[in-house]
Amino acid sequence: MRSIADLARIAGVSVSTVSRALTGKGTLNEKTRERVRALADAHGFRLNVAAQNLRLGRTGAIGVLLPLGHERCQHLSDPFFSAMLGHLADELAERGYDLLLSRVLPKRKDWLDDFVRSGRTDGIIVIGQSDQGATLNRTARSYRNMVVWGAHDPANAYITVGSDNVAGGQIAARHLVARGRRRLAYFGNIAAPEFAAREAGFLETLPDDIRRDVDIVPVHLTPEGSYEAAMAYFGAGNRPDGIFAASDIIAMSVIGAAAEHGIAVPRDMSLIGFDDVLVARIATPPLTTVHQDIAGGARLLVDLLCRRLAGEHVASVTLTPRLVERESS
Amino acid sequence: MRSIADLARIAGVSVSTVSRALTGKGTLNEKTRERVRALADAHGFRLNVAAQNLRLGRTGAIGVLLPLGHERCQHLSDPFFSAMLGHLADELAERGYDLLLSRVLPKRKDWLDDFVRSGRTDGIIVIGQSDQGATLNRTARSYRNMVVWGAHDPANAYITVGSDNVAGGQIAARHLVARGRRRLAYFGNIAAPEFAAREAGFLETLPDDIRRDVDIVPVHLTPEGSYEAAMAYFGAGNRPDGIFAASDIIAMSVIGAAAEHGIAVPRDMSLIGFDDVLVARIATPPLTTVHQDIAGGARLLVDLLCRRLAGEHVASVTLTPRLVERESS
DNA sequence: CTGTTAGCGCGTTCAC
DNA sequence: GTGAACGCGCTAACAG
Repeated sequence: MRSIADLARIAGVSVSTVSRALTGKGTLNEKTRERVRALADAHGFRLNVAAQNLRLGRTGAIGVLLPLGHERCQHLSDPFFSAMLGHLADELAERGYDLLLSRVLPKRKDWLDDFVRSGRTDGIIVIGQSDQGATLNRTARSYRNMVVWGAHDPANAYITVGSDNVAGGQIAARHLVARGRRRLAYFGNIAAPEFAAREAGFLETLPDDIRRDVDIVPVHLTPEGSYEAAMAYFGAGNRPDGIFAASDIIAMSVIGAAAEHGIAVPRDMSLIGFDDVLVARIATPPLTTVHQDIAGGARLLVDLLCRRLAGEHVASVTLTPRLVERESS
Repeated sequence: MRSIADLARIAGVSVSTVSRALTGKGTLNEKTRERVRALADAHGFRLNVAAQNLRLGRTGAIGVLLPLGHERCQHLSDPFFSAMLGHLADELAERGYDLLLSRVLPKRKDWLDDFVRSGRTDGIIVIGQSDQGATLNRTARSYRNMVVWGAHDPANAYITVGSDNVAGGQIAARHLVARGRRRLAYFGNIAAPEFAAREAGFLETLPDDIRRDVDIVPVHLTPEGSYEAAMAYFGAGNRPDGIFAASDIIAMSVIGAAAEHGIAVPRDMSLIGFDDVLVARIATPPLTTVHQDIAGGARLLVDLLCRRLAGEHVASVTLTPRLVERESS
């Protein structure tokens, strides 16, 4: 009982009748439809989705790609990515799409074209531009069914959904200054445009005298990497009274490293993170952070992609981040 | 330039020659092979994977299913799941498989059979048995290509890879007792067999006089849920001097709630978690925890599944957890 | 070494 | 209302 033909034989009808009965399409006598369906149930038969899709010229799947351009390790265990992935899975499932997950190490310049042309999915969602803007643009010129999570840039040929990272950086700057902090530091990765924007917004908002002395500390985005960077930073005798960490994970690492050096948060030092992932709430102390609407972003990504698939013309969307005050500042 | 036939026409050869040139299979003149390949490159042509797979009687994808039986919210943002998923993505990619991600709310009894019979994947990996043991067994009786992450039970018809949770619970009990703690509590969910086993191992190892007074605190596995449970527990005046939390996320919530009640970890109370996810290392204080080998587990899951696909007979594997001492105990 | 042909499992026009 | 035939894009015999 592998194919529609087997069931047709058993039911004593033609394959097209079985097809009509099981898909519900076309016109068919209600009784034969019921009979065929009952027979299918009894034999545990279901239409083969792959063949169905081949015939319909679609795949029924959307690819979710995580380019690991600037960071090689463990991207997926980053709470931001996994939260985004969870919401994408829900949204896509709701629209009847499968989610094809692919972590890609962009060693080959053509990784995106390769993926697209292999025809495995009807469309793709790229989470994070990483340092792959050029590749994304190249593909976008000949391929429409793509949406990217990340900062909007009018020069890009592709559609994005993402937070206003510059505004996020501004929020962080205003908050630390309002707390009376003056010796500040920024912990972040600068290879990715999102992080560069957070830094830019942060710096441009600070008063000149404060900005002049800001420490810029480049870190890896992994817990280990950021912890080590923070340990080295404090170990060198640096004692800022306010830190803007470009992600909540970095912020948590900073708390840990600070504690090792006898620096109490928020008493000696105010700390503000970015993302507002779930663990930010259960950190000790709970993190003040710049909130990104991950669920809303996921919904928008899927929505925009589906509308592109339907031939609509859609534009990029920028989400406004907001301050969430907890106890680390 | 959609199909192999178009390219064949341009190259002035037959479709099978193009197929042989591009797949590398079969025997072909080196020069024509090169010529066809160059032409394909020039036109940006790639074989359609879906059609290829249909012809080969495979899909080239493995389904990774997350049954959300006992917990509805945000399973994927649980660091354990996302770490597992990341490793599975790597392992499957290495073997040339796509990863089809599916979160499923098992409202229908037949969700697993439905998925299997839709023929979307060549095999499936189920992460966590949740409370779906009966469904898994039913499917396993007629479907071989399935491997499950979770506790082994000889009564099951399906193959599992999972940690020895009883042993993990024993480790936690011995550790807290060795620290001189006597008023103990267990925070965990008991609907899933994994958690029930951790509790059982924990209780059975404690001396009688300690076990008699252990508090069993049922919690949800989300950060919010576990935080609230811990707040209520401490708010009711409970003051244990040692806690075994069934996951690191629960443990972190406990630290936060304890701090709110003036309880310092580890001074007033020793705390031990479970999983050893990355955030355990950057928690404040860093968590003592029972380590599960997630990367090794993922590798085994994929390995066992591939061997089943190849027709081999393979058996379940149980991984031995181990204590990782940090500063929360 | 290369071309012809017959499907993989299904949907959909056409007849009847 | 139902069946026969064709094709989605590809691979694998079988010929030549």
